[in-house]
Amino acid sequence: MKLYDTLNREKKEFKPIYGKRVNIFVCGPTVYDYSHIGHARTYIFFDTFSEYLRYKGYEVFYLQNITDVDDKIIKKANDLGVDPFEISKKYYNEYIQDMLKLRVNGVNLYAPATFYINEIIDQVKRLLEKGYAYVTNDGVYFDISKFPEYGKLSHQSLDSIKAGARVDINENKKNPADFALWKKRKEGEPFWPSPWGDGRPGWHIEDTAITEFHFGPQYDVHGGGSDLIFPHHECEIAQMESVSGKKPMVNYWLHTGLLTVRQERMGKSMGNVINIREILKEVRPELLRFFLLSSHYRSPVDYSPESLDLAKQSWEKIVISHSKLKSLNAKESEPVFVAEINRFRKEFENAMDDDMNTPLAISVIQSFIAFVNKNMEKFSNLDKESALTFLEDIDRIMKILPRNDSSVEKFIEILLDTRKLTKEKKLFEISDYIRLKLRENGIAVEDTSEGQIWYRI
RNA sequence: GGGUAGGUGGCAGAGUGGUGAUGCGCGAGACUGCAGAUCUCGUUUAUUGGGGUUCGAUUCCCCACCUACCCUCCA
Repeated sequence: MKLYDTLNREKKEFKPIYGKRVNIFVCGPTVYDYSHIGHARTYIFFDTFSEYLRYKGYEVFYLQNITDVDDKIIKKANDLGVDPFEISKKYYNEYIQDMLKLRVNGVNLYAPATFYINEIIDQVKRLLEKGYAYVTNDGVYFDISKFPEYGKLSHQSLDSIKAGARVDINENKKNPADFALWKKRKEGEPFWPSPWGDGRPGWHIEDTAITEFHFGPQYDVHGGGSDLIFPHHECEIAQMESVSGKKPMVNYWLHTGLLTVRQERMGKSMGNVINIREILKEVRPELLRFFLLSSHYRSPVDYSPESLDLAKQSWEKIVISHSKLKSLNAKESEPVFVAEINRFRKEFENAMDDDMNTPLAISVIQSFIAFVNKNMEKFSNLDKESALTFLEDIDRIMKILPRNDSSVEKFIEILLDTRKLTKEKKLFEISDYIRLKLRENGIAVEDTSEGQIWYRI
């Protein structure tokens, strides 16, 4: 398997540090508002990535931080006149709810920054001892002049970073590009005691403290949105590689392209933020996943209701075929298609192995679906089993097939039996009514030579 | 201004130094109580523009134009 590493700007053969064990860290959200479809894009990708590695037999530990103390949270809390922790707690919860609805469950551990204050203080202490940081009136800062490689991830020279730096209002800093490791307490802000007085962590330090605690100074994969490359990930490298003296901090930096809405950046100031919970009122999570995985993770995705609608046609085809396959009465005979099915599986794996080329993988799935539709009636029970297993393996990785809720399945079956009876008596008005009503509730019914089939859309 | 990733048919979206997937859409037919699905056949001179390298480039190089993101926690 090959993965594109942002640091080296090339696809590299994937080799974990510890055999089959893979340590993945992904930057989580700052929990000060509902999560939007841009978050969905990134986290659905990394969910799929971790599940694919598991499918390939790796033992994955996927760790994700939650920034639960931050300027934006504090500002919102102050505006509303509530405790900042009320804000972070609420939106942390909402975030988890959204992720569960999106079937993002590949994450092994969510790590809120405030659970790691001791580790953060300890790391800052070591940076100071080693001379990579200095204390000022308002906090502790990392001294980037001590880390000449600063800029290597975003491929910018230190000079160009300095030249591009905006006017710095903080005259305490030695260099405008120095960044805060610890911020001293201000009125109305949450704080923890530290050797430098009461205060709170800087933004970048939580990630390296958390990863050092769980993974040590070096690990396999670090992911996040490409907007985090600079300065966030750059600062993480400076902190971790300085404190440990070991390079590289991670072997594979993976960054997702950002999502745009009608070719425009999605943002509060644009007024075009689409929350995950809003969009899930309109579409099934599995369709959203299919749509987002139809673009390569490093490319930007452009969202519009129209493009989602187009994706729906392709997506339904897969759902329908899966449903037909499940209800197929296959013959007890020698399997004849197993080799061909395995060829599709191999092609799917090849696509995924090539830097998680999910759009190509999806095209393989589509070809496979055409193959199934064409040959299904000739399937033996072993052919059927083999095809179903393949689709279900895909679904474990991508989670693009709607899940059935067994509690209502029984009632759907009863309605379909009723419909069958009315059809036999040619009471088509009634049978069509049942079909229509089910459809209105997201259950599509079709009459096939095998009888009725149904699926969720 | 600096950095990064891109610009492929009506749409989405791969790949490749030697006339370019896959799917949607569209047209016709088969099937069908209807619907839907599926199958068969068909469908567009598609690779931003201009140079260069090459026997040959969509693929490599240069320039231009265009798009998105980042340039310090203020987006």
